[in-house]
Amino acid sequence: MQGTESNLNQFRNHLDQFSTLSDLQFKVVVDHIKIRKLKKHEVLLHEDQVVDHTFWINKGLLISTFTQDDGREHIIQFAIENCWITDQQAYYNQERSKFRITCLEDAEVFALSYESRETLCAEIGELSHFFRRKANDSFVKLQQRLLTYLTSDAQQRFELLCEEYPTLIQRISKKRLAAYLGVTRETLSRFTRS
Amino acid sequence: MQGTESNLNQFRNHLDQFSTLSDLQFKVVVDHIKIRKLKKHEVLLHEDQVVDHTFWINKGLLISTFTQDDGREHIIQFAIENCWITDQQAYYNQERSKFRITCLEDAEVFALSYESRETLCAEIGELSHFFRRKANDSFVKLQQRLLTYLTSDAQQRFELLCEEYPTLIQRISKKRLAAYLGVTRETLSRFTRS
DNA sequence: CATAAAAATTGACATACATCACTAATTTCA
DNA sequence: TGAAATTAGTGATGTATGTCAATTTTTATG
Repeated sequence: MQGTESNLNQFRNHLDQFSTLSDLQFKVVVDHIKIRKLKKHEVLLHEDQVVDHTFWINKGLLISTFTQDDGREHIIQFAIENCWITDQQAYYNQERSKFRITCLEDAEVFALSYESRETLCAEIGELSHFFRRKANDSFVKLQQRLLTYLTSDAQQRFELLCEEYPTLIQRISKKRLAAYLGVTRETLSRFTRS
Repeated sequence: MQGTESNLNQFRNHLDQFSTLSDLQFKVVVDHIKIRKLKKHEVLLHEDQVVDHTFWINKGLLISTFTQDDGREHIIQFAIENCWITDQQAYYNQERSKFRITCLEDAEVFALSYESRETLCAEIGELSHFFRRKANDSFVKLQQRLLTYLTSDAQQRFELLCEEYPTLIQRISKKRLAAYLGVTRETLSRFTRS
């Protein structure tokens, strides 16, 4: 990691959430990290771009989006501090991205390349364990999200989102909440009236 | 693993798909496996049951389902030969299951306890790697499924499912395909008419 | 094989949500 | 600060899909 004023405590706490890394191990990880600073509206990852990094968010708010042929845009993920974001499919298979990652607030992210991650996981069992747990947790959360599509109508999905992420939704326009929930902004607007 | 006539080649091939295990490593894994044979309609996992195993399917077809308060049943996953199935959330957090896992065809499954899995992953780096990759792949597939809800109407979702799993859908009733796709059987029936 | 049970089909009608068109409010940034 | 761009709200109307009810077809089982 290049010289920076970034406080790494947060990152270390994050990595230690399932099992603890030694000081040395953490240092080895940090040496593979590249820092990127981004301005609001900046695009971190374009569609059709080769995805060789995953990004941990130290500060800021980003979204990954998928744009349909007809121009409709869907939000795959909101990502704030302590979240990871990338196009997983493209990252793991070294393919081109189907998603775009855009910065909604000025941000600082830690970039970890695919190669670095594989090297580190092979060297550091605890890190492999971390990413294994992390992947499982992400899966479970996504499954929960899918389940709300199967069980709940748009208004209920909106209310559940408000309950689960009360602070997040205040940082995000209703237009984008709609794009995440899978409804039009008009429909969402009619919910919030009442 | 208790004495059995099961052919383990298939299981070994499965585990070797991302990186190869040695004969010894594979033996260690197999020693943690318990075999279960199930009849059609048999329930492998009930709702509210503590989930201490994940199951690899050697033979057969199972589904995991979530039942809403009003009785509507949604299919979370179809699982055939070479798939793993469990209630991930409950398994990883040692909680009670929200899903039910039911056998749709006579089956033979390999049960791996949570404890065994963690022990094995700690001992065998290649296995940790396997489950990490596996979790990532599952995540990507689930994300793709979610995306079809955001981008496609019910008929398109049905057609995509037919394209992707042409053989699977022949083993499954339309009622259940509907419960997977998030439509009523009546609506699905109207698609297949034409 | 016969009977019961489950699954599939079909029609009539209800409803949640989308679309389109317009106006109002808010934010951006020159 | 003020004009332009973006976001939000609202009504009228269309459409995909759900609901209910009845019938037919297929599958399961003694």
